[in-house]
Amino acid sequence: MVVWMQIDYNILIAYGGIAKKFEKGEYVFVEDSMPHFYYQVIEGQVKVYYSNSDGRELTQGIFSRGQSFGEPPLILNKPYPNFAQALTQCVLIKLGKDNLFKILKDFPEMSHRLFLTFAERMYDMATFSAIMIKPRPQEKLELFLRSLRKEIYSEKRLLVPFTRQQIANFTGLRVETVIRELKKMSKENKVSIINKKLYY
Amino acid sequence: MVVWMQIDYNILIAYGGIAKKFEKGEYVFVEDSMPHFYYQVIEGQVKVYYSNSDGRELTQGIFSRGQSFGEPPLILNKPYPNFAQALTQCVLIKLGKDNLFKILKDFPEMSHRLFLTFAERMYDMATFSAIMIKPRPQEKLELFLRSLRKEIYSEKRLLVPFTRQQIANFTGLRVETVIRELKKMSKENKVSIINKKLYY
DNA sequence: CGCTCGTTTGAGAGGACTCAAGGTAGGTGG
DNA sequence: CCACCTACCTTGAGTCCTCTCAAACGAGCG
Repeated sequence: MVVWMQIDYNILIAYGGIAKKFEKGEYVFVEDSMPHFYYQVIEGQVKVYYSNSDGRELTQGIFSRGQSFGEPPLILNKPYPNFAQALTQCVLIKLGKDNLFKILKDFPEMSHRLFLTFAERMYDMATFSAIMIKPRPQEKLELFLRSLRKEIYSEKRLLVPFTRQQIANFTGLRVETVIRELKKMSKENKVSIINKKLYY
Repeated sequence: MVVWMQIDYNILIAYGGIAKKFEKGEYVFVEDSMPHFYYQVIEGQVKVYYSNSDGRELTQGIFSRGQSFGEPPLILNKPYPNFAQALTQCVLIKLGKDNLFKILKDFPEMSHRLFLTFAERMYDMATFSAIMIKPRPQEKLELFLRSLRKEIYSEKRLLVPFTRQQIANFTGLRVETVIRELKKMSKENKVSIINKKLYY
């Protein structure tokens, strides 16, 4: 299996990238801090999310092996609008901003790749915005579930690999609301709940 | 005054770009349709927004002279997740996808410019996500207002150039809620309302 | 003046959230 | 093998607060 990498590992190292280990729960960056590095995941998972004082959070994305995150603030030299936290023990490559720009200049194909990644990320964010505008929880959940299988054309209902709490964090709802609405949707046969596992 | 252009007018024309007029209210593209063109504003304003069945809408952005919009779906060849509508009478340049890619290949500086634009757009979208997660209207409004003056460091309160309805559309609230909350904030001296005009 | 568009106010209802508590499953250790 | 712990799921009752609906006001304009 070929592992897709945002920027080739060897290039990152050659240009001064350094691997750093993060413990589970450790923050890679926090809201309002200034960016200094480009981050790319070698191992583990990183969650990027917004949070508010109520302890509620909104997950922007979960990034794994090969993916990079937090580039826009770095490029624009603006403070991070969100948090990045290690979901599991992680190994990340850290690379200084100047070196990143050197790579993008020396390797047009990397530049192009990042460009496409940005387009995809924007498309995903747009889908999320569409979720947020829905006033009814059920509509939010339907849109979220549908967005999960964007690439998958299958007749069968597939297991949704998230806990109720994670779904709540993706949709901006509360856990209890997610549970109650999913139960309703199950009765209407819009989803299946078998042994507490959710299928859509 | 130098007008900033995403891609130089002359290049667009040379590569087959065509100017097209849109009447006020006319749609440039609609949700779920497939993209065929790159659009750049020559004159007028275009609003990009999501909408739901309730007639509520969420404004993603308002684009004017020199700005382009709707690129991610075009690049990814995916259906538009939102609507683009002429707010005023407009003139736009339409350019086929292949020709856009030719330009980006032939003019690395245009490519780089679009790259930076993407970074900015993503940053703005991230700020919006942060707005959406706030459960209280007042927090949403504060974040929105703060985001308006991101570049402007001024002591004085500045006129907010949006109607209550537009603010509602940006924050996902209803007009009445916006009005009531702004009134509260005015009492708390967080904003000024002078002669119905809003200052922040 | 009469139209349109934006703003404002009030009353009422719905529904998601809050809070509290209990259930279930999987993993760990004695 | 059982007791315990932790994480996740579930349920119920009650409150709060935004939304809904309806109506009216003000400004600008032909």
